[in-house]
Amino acid sequence: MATESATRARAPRGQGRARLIEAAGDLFAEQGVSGTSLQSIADRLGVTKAAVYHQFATKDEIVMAVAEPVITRLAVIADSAASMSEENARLAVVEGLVDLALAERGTAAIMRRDPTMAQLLDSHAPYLEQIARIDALLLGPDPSPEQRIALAFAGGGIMSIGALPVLDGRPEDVRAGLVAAMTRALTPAAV
Amino acid sequence: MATESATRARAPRGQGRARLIEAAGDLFAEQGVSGTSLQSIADRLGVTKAAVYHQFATKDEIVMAVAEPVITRLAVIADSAASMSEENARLAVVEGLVDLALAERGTAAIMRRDPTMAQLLDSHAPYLEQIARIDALLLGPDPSPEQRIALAFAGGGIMSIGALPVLDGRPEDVRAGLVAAMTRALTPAAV
DNA sequence: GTCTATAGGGAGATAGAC
DNA sequence: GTCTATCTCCCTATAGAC
Repeated sequence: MATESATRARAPRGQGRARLIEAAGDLFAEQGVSGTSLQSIADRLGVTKAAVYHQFATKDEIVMAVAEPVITRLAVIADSAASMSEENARLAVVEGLVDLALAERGTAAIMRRDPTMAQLLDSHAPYLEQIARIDALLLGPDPSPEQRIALAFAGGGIMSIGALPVLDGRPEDVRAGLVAAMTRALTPAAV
Repeated sequence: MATESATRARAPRGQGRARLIEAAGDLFAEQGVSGTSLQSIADRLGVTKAAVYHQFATKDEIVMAVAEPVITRLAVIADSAASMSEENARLAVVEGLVDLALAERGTAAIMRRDPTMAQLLDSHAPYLEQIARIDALLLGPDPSPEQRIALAFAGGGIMSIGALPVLDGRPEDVRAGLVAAMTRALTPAAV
């Protein structure tokens, strides 16, 4: 990745890898990680398994590569909200998560849904770290048990919507509806 | 199941089957359906694969047997709410779903989460029917787009909580917190 | 109702040519 | 960077004895 010979490459650097990650993510979303073979990923790309193994040493590496962009977006959300007031931060995080769930529909959903993916992420410090930051921003200081319960509920809800066929309606309406629903869920009557 | 010979059975009728369903459900929740082999189910029961095949002809049959109790509970929820006023019905359904999600933690979660399970249920009329009834009860007549979006969000949230480690706190507090959070999520500001 | 044994296929992964 | 070929293992499922 550092030095590349000056020969023109038919497939520009990293493009094959990016295509592979995209195809794998789609298949993971459709069939789950365990239900997706390297052969089926290769088939979708029109290459052989060996070509896949040229880019990734193991299947787990592919799984983590699929998850990585989402983890990065989580970090961006937390970063940009870190300097806000508590109230503004919460709204910004909710909006960020909704946008993330809508943009990375499939991937965001399987990260919370797929057992294999979840098991890998459970021992992946960068992911746990960002989740902890997001949770802290949504809960604020000294959260009540009710707030923690509401967060568990809302977190599952937002990350699951990508698994649904498609929400009808104008995108901006869907976004606004989700932001409103999640905000309501996270706001106990008595604060 | 109809006529059984009068000989006393060491393992009462259906007990082996019930144990198998329970073990399978636990493993499905931990590793996903695709990630769970019949061998691992047999191992957990301390028997061989062939013994498993004596009770179920295919793996899909086991998957459906695991899902069946949840579908039955969905039907019970919808039945008991059918004769209520619109307002009472909605609360009853929310409470029923929360109780279901808490009681059948693992199973309820994988029915919405696991890709293999979801694919099987997608062509299983009894499941689709009960989901449609539940949705109709929660939405009421002439639902707005906002309400539909909120339902998609809330449905994913409630069915996902079983996948979390465990919600701390007294069970009745957890239940009340979830009922409240889901009710808030489902109740648009402007109705 | 449980066992041993095995068929038949697909999985992840590796070696080495081009 | 892609290929063919192959290894080893595990999968679902079946056959038939006890």
